[in-house]
Amino acid sequence: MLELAILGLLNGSPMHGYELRKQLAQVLGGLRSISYGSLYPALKRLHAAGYVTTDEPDRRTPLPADAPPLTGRRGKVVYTITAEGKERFAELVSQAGPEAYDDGGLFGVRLAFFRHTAADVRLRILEGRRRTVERQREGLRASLSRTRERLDRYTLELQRHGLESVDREVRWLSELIDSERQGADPPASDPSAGTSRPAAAPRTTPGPSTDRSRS
Amino acid sequence: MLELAILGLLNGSPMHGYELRKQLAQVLGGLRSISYGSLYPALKRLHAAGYVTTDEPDRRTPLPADAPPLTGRRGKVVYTITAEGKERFAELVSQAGPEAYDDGGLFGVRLAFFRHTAADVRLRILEGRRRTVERQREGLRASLSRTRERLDRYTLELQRHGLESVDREVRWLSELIDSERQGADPPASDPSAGTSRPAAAPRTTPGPSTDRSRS
DNA sequence: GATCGATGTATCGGCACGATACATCGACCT
DNA sequence: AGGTCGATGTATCGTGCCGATACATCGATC
Repeated sequence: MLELAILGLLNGSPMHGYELRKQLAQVLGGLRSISYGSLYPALKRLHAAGYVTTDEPDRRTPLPADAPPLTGRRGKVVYTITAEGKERFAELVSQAGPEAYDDGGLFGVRLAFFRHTAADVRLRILEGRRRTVERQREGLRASLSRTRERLDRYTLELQRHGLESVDREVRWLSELIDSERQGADPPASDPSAGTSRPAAAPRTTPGPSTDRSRS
Repeated sequence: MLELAILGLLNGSPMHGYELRKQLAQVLGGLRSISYGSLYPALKRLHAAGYVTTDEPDRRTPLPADAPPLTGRRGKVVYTITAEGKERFAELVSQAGPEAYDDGGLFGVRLAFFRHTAADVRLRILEGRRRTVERQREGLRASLSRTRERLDRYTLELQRHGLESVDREVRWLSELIDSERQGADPPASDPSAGTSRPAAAPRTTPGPSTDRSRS
């Protein structure tokens, strides 16, 4: 999930981790902040996969048993997306499978980068998300009416509040879908989001299986 | 977090894991289901800590290299809470620290077992939760008005919806707090929720600070 | 000139998750 | 009689995220 978010942000401009973390918090809706314990491993994976590069050419001073306080410089590390990374991002952003909307967290990230997603894919994702949440709602409704008498007030309140939340989410999604169906000009929206056309690669001949990256 | 939920359920009656999982899904609000990958390790920890016991007296047939398909019986395992477990549960359920409301998941579980929690502790937890969510709301508000112009429609919608959600949660909590402050007899409510004195009074003996509770 | 808070990179242990394997049982179909 | 299918049931594995923490630099304030 972070993979998409990080690539999306770096696709905008290079950054170091600290900045990335702040922007990430914005993207994820403001409340769910990302921790360094997720961010740096994720960057490491992306780097290993060849999707990002760093400056600071491996200035990793090992010395684990020699100089006690480790006075080796630890400069800023700027992460930059590669061509493969941009490719990967475009690929991720154009997928509409269940994983795109079954997980709420991932869905939020997808929504945050909707301007890079084709209009028909946007619609499919929104509708898929609505279906998922509707199913949750029905399950919740059933459970609530089934156990209405047997549970204490607090559990009931919790479920009632949860039900109202999913209900609100369904309505919210419906509004988004409606305004998506009307032209509803999503403001500006860069043209890199070609509609369902495989786009025949505007540039960067995809190079099907060039796994040359593996060292 | 699971620790409390499991102890709480087993405090009701012994169960095996499968049943536990189903009940857990109810307790957690209906939408967040718990997976076996969390449940069984959690039960293992609780067993190691002496909070639960199992029947099936270590019928663990090792044979990892002998009989290929492992035909050893794998019977049902019933988990039962111990005296120490009940003690632990009572302790967990009477704490009102920040960890009780800063994490939304844990708060939900706490709420689900509120009938085992003393009235004054209930109030403290609800108010703490409200403070936490209010802070989130303010942060979100600030971020929204700060970036209103610079972000695309989807991100904005996401943040707006998030803001409305936390706003609704604040109002919901306020209602709970109000009805808690009025007598608002939480239905029946078993007497095991004595502040530290077992069942001093039928209702609302606020029992001033007297921090007798610490062991 | 020292401390303090923001900025900044990075790891560690722990917990929860999804996927999966293994196993039994009743029901319904053939 | 056999078959398979779905619910029940216990359990592990690899992965990913998190909180806490360590280490490090820099600017401002005192």
